[in-house]
Amino acid sequence: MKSNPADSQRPQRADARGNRGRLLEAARSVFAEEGPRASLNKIAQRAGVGPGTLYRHFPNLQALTVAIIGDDVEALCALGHDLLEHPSPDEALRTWLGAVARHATAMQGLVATQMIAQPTRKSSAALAACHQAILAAGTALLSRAQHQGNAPAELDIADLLLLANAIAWASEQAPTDPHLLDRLLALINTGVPYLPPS
Amino acid sequence: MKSNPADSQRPQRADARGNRGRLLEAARSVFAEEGPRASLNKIAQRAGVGPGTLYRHFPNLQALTVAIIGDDVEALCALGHDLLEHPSPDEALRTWLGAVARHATAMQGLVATQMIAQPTRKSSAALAACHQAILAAGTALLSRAQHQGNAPAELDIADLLLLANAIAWASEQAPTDPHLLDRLLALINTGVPYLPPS
DNA sequence: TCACCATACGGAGAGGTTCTCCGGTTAAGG
DNA sequence: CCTTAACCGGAGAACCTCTCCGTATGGTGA
Repeated sequence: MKSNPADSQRPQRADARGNRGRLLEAARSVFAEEGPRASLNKIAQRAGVGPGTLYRHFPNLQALTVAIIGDDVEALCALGHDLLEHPSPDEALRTWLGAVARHATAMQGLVATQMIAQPTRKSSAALAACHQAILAAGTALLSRAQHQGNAPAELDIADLLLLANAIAWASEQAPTDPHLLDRLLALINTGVPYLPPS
Repeated sequence: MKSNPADSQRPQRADARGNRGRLLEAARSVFAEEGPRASLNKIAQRAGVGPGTLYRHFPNLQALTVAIIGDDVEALCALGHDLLEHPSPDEALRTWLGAVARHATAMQGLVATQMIAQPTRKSSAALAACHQAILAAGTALLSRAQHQGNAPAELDIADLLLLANAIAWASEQAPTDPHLLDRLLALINTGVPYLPPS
């Protein structure tokens, strides 16, 4: 996530830069209100530009989402890096997964959906970059927990991230229950089993 | 799920009954192919009826989905009932949750989405009935596990079901990995922590 | 200062979707 | 057979995503 290659694609004219900013702001508010069901048309309208302008700046929903959460992803990677210094490698991994889940609890499930979505023909390279960055940070934490902690060798960071995003998504389906995510996090931390699995 | 109240709403004329059946069959195949993104128009087309006919039989996506999975839900409840005789209450609950998750892994995530969706203004009463039925079966299993097994008292069946559906949904996002659901199930069974949580 | 032109804008519109409405058709019962 | 309530189907309204292209304008060299 450093020296963003997308910088070279930033608009050069002042009006374009302004529109880009206004689109991002509008997108943030519309997504917060309506989640993944939000209409991109509405975002353009709220930003005071035509649909064509929106689609030139952000060719699809993925690109727009990534542009919004880019900073958060960077922060998550930084947190992961810091946690490599944590005295307990296991605790560090758990803390980071919790942070990932909490981050994915935004915009009514849109973020979790995007973070889990596997790359398709039309998905932007920026989304893939996000995935890569998160994956790299997680891999570092997991590998430390496996070598210096108690994490079993067969644990897969992709599975853990999927799980974190899944519970984030699920907890967004019942937005009226503010403690749901914490309970689900606790559930996967203690495990359902309270009895060794057969 | 016994003496379905929806029976009284079944079409009375033979042609209507035939169309209903053909619509369900078409829906099953289209959903299997395209998942939640499937067009209801396409279902009507494949069933050889007009859109109006589809929407009269099933006023929305929820109603159609529920009609398709109704039998499965019934089977799940029956399984839950049988598992009440299982020698290990804890194992019974775990087995049943696995079955719920496996059931929700159908039609490319559509089922999991519907099972988690909380009732809205437009969602059908049939969907609520499904939720109730599953909840009742789960409550019986959990309460037995709490009284005669080792399940902690603060465990909530709604949370467990949410978790089961969440991992089902997540595993459907990567349909190329057939063992993903099993790995995620194992993950929530053993718990992430391999260390007691702080 | 001005003229030029690459850059960016915006809206019309193509092609999709969900869902409704209503005139015509047909199955079931007297 | 005849009536009528039940049912059908398609036109169409109101959305959606995304593209295309003529027009406007900000930045720049003269």
